[in-house]
Amino acid sequence: MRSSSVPPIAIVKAHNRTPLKSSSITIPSSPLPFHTLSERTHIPSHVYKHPAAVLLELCTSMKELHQIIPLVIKNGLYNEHLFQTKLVSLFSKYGSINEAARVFEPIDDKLDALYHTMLKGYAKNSSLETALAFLCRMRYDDVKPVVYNFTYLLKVCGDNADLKRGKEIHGQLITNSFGANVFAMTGVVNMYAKCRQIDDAYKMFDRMPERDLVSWNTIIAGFSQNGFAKKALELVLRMQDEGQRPDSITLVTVLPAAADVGSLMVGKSIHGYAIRAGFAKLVNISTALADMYSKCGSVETARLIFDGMDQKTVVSWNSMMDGYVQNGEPEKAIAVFEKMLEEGIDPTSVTIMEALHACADLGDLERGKFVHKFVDQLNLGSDISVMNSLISMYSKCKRADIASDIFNNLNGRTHVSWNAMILGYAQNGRVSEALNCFSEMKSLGMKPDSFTMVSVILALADLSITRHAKWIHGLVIRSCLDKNIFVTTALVDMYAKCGAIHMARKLFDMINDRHVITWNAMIDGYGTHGLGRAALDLFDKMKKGTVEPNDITYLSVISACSHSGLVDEGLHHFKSMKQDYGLEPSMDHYGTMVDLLGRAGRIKEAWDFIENMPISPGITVYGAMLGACKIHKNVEFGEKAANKLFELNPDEGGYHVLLANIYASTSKWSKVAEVRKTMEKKGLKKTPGCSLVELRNEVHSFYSGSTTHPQSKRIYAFLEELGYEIKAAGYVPDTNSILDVEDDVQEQLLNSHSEKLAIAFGLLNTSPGTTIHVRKNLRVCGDCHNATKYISLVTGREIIVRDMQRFHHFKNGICSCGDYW
DNA sequence: GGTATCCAAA
Repeated sequence: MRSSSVPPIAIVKAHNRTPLKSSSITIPSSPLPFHTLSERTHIPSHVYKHPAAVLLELCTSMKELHQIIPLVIKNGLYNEHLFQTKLVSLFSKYGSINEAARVFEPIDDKLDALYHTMLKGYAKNSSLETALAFLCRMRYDDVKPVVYNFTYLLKVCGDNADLKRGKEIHGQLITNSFGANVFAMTGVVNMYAKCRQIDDAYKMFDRMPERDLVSWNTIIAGFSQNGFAKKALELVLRMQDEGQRPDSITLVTVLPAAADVGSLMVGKSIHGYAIRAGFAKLVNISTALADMYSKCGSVETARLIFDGMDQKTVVSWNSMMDGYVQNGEPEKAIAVFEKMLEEGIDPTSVTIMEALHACADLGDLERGKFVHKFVDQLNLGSDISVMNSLISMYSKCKRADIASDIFNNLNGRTHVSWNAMILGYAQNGRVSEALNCFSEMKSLGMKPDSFTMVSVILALADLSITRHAKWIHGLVIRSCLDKNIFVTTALVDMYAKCGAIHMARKLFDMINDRHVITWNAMIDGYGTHGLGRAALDLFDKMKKGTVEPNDITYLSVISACSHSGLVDEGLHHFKSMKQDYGLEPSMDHYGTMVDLLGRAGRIKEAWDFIENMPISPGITVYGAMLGACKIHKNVEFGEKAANKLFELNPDEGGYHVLLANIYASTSKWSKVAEVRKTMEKKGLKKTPGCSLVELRNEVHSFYSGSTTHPQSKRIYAFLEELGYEIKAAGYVPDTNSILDVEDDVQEQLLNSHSEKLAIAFGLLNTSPGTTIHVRKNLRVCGDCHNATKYISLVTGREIIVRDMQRFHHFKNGICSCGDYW
């Protein structure tokens, strides 16, 4: 909005509408309406001043109404038109349209007003169809419709998004020559807008012979709510050119549009106008302003406005919570929630959804459960949106089991419910459940949308099977979702994770307007495949284009450098992220930097880097350090890193195991024994190694040393046989990390590692020439890595192993990682 | 008896 187009403070004087109050308090009404009515219809004063009339005016419930009616009858007032109309109106108001009809029908000489009241009752309580039928009957009974018969019928159509009936009423309205009435036509415009027919809405607006402020507000709201924010903003300028001054409702309507385009400049000019026009202190305006600032990324300004508000509604609180959630500060959102409860504000469904969202982002299960209690307390169990939020909160807090319980007991599931559940399974590695949920959804005739596809693709990316990847890709195309940037980005990521990095790039090149996440996915794909140079080339290309890299881009770039040993490049880009793009490195960035230096053997440098960090180093940082010390057999820094990790995460046994391995690799056996004793004393266990391999739509999982698989005997026999073959080819078992036992036992233990079992199973059950895909939950062990190289050589098979860090493509005795991992 | 602010899944 051009600020010049907003006249200065004169607006207030020219403005003859009083600003809207946030909420009006209903004071028990006096018999005034009866009085005014009596003047028009000549009702004698003994009727409208009768105590029964006063009681009906004060009546607030069905129960009271039933107590008053005998009084009406006893006093012989039942046949008075005034009482008949009032009774019809009250019965409709309290939801009993049948009783209203029972009063209405027997009356002989029905006034027009009685028909209008009855029609309103049908519109409010019955179907639109019944109301329309009654409208027909009115014509039959020779009752002339008035304009408000149409306005509230149109409102009902809009609220129910019933376009069919809306059009019918539009037609009737024209027949009754209300086509030029500003009230009626505003109602028509609103109806089309609410039925998401914004083009028709605008056409009607455009044809109106006369437009008042409300008509302008209606069409602006229409564009704003249908996602045409720019158009809404344009119309605010145009209305001023045509002599209409935006009022507080215009501003409340258009502020979300400003938020949508995300332009602080536009938002600030509206803010300026609001101040000049004297609207800025209104509670709904300041709420909408704060919301706009949050959505434009300036949550601090939003908070300033929020704190400066004389009064707040629950919407103000909800909006502030949302601001923090959307700006990645969930703990502050929770703080607002707690403050709100302290101040005795009653939370609404939106409050609870925001709180759940914040808990989900924090991964805080305990707090999530605490918020869940409010759902029952506030009786929100039938609010589908709230239930969907619960599903995604539990999923993000790694409790897909609770999420699926809620989902399974949920009535009236929407697309969002299904999508949330599929995503929940996908995020928790429950691939087959995600796929089952997906096919169940389809079998119920629900069409997958872009959210569904992204969720399914994420699940399949986890599975990493090219055949599945191609299947979903085909489905995406057939569902016409192949132009959606989130879907195509997910496909790029999935192909990369399946090891089909060339296919990923082909798809990437075909995308016209790439989003920053698209670039990130491709760069990360190259990185995890050890194609550091390709990742850097693509990053250069990105920087030359219009899409700006973000913090995630840099994480992928540095990690790509780390996987390929490009230390200097990594150091350079780390510096550049803050210098050139003003991006503050996060803990993950520091962790990746330590990994980069440490993996390359620059252990001392990595430690110095940690000591010079501006923030307190976390688990990821020391974890990377310990991993590097394991690779380079560095006891001194390994111990330092491990001790920090024992403090930071005392429940994780894996760090003790890593430290023990470092001791073992330098033959410090007494130290190894010490660590083992500590672990026993603390009851710590190592996360068991687990490898997965898919065969004919079934995922087979193997734990180290397990003998529970039906083919177990065959697998171990095959591994023994394979052992001779690869030894003949030059393989030497690396028994460094297996302790305290005889050589042949050591070899046996090595042979029972989960990845070897999975590979053997794959070889036994697939035809020659096919590629075997294995996924492992931990990092591949050194001996398995070496053995797999030889296995790929002697069997002539390509084996792709994806561990928790990256991909290893084994082919002809060589691994794609170049043994740098 | 016509217009309005906060919200569920990537």
